[in-house]
Amino acid sequence: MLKKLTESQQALIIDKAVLEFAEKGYKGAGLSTIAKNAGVSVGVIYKYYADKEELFRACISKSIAYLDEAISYAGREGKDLPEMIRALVDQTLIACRERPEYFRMYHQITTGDDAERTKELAGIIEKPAAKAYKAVIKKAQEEGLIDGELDAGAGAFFFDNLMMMLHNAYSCTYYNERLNIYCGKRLAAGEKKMSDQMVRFILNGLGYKGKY
Amino acid sequence: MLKKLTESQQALIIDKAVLEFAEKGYKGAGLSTIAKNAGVSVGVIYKYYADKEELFRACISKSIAYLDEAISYAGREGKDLPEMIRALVDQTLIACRERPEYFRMYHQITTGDDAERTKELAGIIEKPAAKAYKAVIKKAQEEGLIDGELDAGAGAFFFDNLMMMLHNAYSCTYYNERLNIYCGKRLAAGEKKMSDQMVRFILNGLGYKGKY
Amino acid sequence: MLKKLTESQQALIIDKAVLEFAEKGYKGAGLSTIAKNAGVSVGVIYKYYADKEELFRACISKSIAYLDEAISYAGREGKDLPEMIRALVDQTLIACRERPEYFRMYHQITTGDDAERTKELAGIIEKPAAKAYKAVIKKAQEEGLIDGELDAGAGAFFFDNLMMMLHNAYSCTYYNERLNIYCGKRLAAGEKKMSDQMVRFILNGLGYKGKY
Amino acid sequence: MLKKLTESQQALIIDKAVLEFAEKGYKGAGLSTIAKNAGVSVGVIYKYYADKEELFRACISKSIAYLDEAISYAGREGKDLPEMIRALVDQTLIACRERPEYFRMYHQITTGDDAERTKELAGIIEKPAAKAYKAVIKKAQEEGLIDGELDAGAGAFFFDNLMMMLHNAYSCTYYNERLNIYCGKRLAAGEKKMSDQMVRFILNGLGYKGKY
DNA sequence: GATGAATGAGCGTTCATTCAT
DNA sequence: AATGAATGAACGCTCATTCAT
Repeated sequence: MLKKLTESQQALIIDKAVLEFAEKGYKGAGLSTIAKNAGVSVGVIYKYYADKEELFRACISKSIAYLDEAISYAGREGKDLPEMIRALVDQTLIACRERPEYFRMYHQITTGDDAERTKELAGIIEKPAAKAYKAVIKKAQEEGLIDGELDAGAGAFFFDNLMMMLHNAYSCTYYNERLNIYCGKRLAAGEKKMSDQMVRFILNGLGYKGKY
Repeated sequence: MLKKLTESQQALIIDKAVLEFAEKGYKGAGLSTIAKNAGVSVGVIYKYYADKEELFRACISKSIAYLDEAISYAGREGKDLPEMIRALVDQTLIACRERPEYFRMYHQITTGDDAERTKELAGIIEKPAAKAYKAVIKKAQEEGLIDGELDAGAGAFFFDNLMMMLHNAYSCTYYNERLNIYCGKRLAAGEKKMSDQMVRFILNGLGYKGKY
Repeated sequence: MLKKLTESQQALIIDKAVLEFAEKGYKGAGLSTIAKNAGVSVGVIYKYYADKEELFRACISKSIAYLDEAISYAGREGKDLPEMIRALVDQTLIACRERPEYFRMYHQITTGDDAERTKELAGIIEKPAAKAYKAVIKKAQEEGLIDGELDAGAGAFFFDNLMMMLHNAYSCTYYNERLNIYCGKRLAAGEKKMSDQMVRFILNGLGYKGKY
Repeated sequence: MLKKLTESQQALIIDKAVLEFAEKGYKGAGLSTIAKNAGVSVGVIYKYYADKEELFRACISKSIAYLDEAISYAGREGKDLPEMIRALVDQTLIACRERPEYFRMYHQITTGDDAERTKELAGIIEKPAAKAYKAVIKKAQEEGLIDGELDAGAGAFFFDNLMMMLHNAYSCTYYNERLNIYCGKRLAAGEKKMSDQMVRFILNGLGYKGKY
């Protein structure tokens, strides 16, 4: 087939690349495997991406864009703190079910074959959420809704730590097994129940004084 | 030199292998680098380990053993809940400073691409702590010290999630950069302050009602 | 654009191909570079030439035609031996300055890895000049103008050898550098001086007894 | 076979590499062909040479060393000018018969895929002979043996040009065919006769006044 | 009849694994 | 029983060639 790649074929390359990188990491992923799975030749990948690195970056961008969008629902409109946290937790669980590979991809980045790239990516990926979460916490502190002695950065950090572990638990093999071990298959599978527990723990952790 | 490898030479192979795997990941690690750093020949590694995979697993075992031991101090003796948590946090930070490579190895496991193996490892690694933490939480709930509506498994899970993210933050490139982004270099470096914040958040999260 | 390639477009393909082959050699030359420089598509080149090899041969033919024409001026009319040699040397230098790529192409032929083809080309290219030069030398010998003991063929050969090395020196990287090494940049750049020296050496070599 | 390569196997790699580079040029030569012809694995070549470039350089060094040695006989002892030239011509012809591939290799260099490398190599290869020949000519001029108006550099250049063309004629397909065309198979094959003619032309060219 | 993106064999290079010593 | 050089499959990448438009 020598027709120009359709949009969907191009998208398929990224999709298959995400799966491959998510499963095997940057070094472990093979360009020829990606090409084969996407049903295209190796060569054509190089028409769209200068090299493996650039394809990897495109996969990251795609993943992050998806993740951002999935979660951005949660921050919208005039929600109070418990509503916002609940929304974030729920959206995360939905996104995990829809596209676990994007979260697995994200987890691969954190394994970081290459220190410089890893740091750079950390900056790109983490800064927006860090800023947003810190602002929310600061505001809540000013309003006297939560523990005033908590460092806003640390609070945001702990909160996001729990969110990361949540999506890991619902997208990565190891973390999912770990979830089962800790919570039993029943609780682990019952996402509603899990999100209740999670929201409760977080609000308590932040020292939230209101009702929810 | 044709004498059998001494115990310490064998241990050195694992030590250097852990460093290499921790730094470069499974794929990136080079057998010849490990051999050179351990001062042995490449060939002899294959006398002790069938292949790279098996050496990697031995490194994981070593890492887990170290981690278990490092943290087991904390659970001992008659400590109350805040003391125990504080001890765990502090031990973790000490171990991270001493041997970040073991924590990095741990993180590598979570990337595993062989699902069965990964699950098996998760069982081996996570069950003891899961059991211990659940027991502690249940007891504390029975004594009315913490939130009774929290599922003990979920509580233990959230607690350990935070612990994992803590040691990741002090041992892995990505997570350390992330820590800096969230908390700024000052708080990130001041481990005492960080452990205070962490203990506070956890106790609040568990709904601890006492003083600490 | 779906109109048949104009003559000038076809000529441009060869022109650009000669430049590319001359600069990068057969293997190093890129069809897509040639196509781009000629302002045509890659595909159309395959309408006119079966493959890279055939395009290369067309470039050789073009180059040889140019060289023949460039140098044929020199042999014309009633010149005496020194005048003819001087004319050949000067024409060669002029042609080198105008179109070094054709001389570089010529040099590429001499590298040919297909022995039969190479011999065939040698026949086509060398015979006319060989015949002409031999005739001139024989005539000069009969007239007693030059060394009678010189084999006419060998004399023509040495003369043409010097001519080939001259145009190599003014068209090919290696030979030009070599010229600089031997003669210094001053003499190498002063083509007039060089042609004087060259004519002198050749006439002496042939045992020319007259004035010039 | 996993024994260390013997000296002769190592030499064979270079030998086969010279043949491959001589036949196909730098770009056209294939590492796997060289390995196969030398009866070794591809990998082992990289134990001895960092990359293709380094192997190529080694081939050049080997070729030049051979050529230098072959020709250095000629310069030795107290020979007068005709003797020295005769010796150079004869040695060249002998070397061409023994090892045409080294001369073919040399010719490949002059084709120069890569301008920078080509210039560098020109310097390395040509400078020694250029210096030596210039010195000989200058001395002969001071002694009044040859044409005083000849630029020493140009004289050395013309002389070496004829030498290069001579070895090309006896080692490269194209030039050999050309030799046949100019001189006929009889003269071309009768090396003795050819060297007589060559010496005669050179001495005449230099304006040598003595007997020979 | 021209286009230019897709193809895929083949390149240089690496490194886990083997085995003669 | 350890050594360390040799092996060769597999990688990322290129580019002459093809063919749907």
